Amino acid sequence: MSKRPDITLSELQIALMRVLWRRGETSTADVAAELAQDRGLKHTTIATLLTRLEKRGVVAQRRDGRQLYYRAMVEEADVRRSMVADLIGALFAGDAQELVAHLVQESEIAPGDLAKVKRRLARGDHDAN
Amino acid sequence: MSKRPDITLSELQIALMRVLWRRGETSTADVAAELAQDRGLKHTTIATLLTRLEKRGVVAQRRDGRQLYYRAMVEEADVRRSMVADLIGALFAGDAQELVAHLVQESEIAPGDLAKVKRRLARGDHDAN
DNA sequence: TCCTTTCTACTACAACTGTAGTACGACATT
DNA sequence: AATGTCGTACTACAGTTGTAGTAGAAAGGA
Repeated sequence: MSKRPDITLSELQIALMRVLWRRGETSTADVAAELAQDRGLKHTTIATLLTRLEKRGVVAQRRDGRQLYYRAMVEEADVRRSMVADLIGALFAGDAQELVAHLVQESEIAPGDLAKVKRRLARGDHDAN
Repeated sequence: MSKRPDITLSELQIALMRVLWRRGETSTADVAAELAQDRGLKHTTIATLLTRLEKRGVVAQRRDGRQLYYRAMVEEADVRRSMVADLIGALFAGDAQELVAHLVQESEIAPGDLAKVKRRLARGDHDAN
């Protein structure tokens, strides 16, 4: 029951995945449309990226006629988990509290927001406050 | 006055840097000794890595006789800043609070620890509590 | 049916990374 | 002085990533 896959993706790969996470199964063309828009990438580039992710098992493809549809095979939470863990391991001696301290010190987050996040989670409210 | 350089390093590169951050100027041999120990890397490998980092300007080298001494040209805080920012941008829609929420949800940190971190920082106490 | 558009498959290629071997010069040791 | 040792410089090579071109099949239009 191997849950918790260890996935590390590049920024661009994550951008691809975000489209799939948001829209579910999506055609190459539709993914390309969004990404080409934002980043000026050619659709062949997107196709290549998707093929590679498929080869890695990160996404799965389904063919319908001559078109390919992709869907994510890993959840966003899994990617977050492993990438955050890697970062904490590499840069914060494995101590998550250090990361939080860093966020506050670097003003990425206000001290008061810690309590806010805590309250929000306590309420089981997963949306932004 | 270009502060805040944007540095992204691989796990291994960070491991190299950690040695330099901890010890200050260090000879290739000494860096290699630590890393070869932990990771079974040959000293030529370490030398190559250091040369590359030097080429990138991340470290500087000083020669003494036939030996090279390296020292970090970026601070750990800078690397943390840019890498954490990249991660938040790529995976948490740029919202640091989301990252903290993630840490709590994934039990990387206990809700009560948020307050602890906060108090610690309020006291200006930068050591672990 | 013939031309055009649309997709996918395959190929390419440079940069960066992990990993190390080899060559060569300087030092130390007999 | 001869030799072994150490350290750096240079070369190598495979895997990943970003980026895209080209070829060829298929589908759609005229």
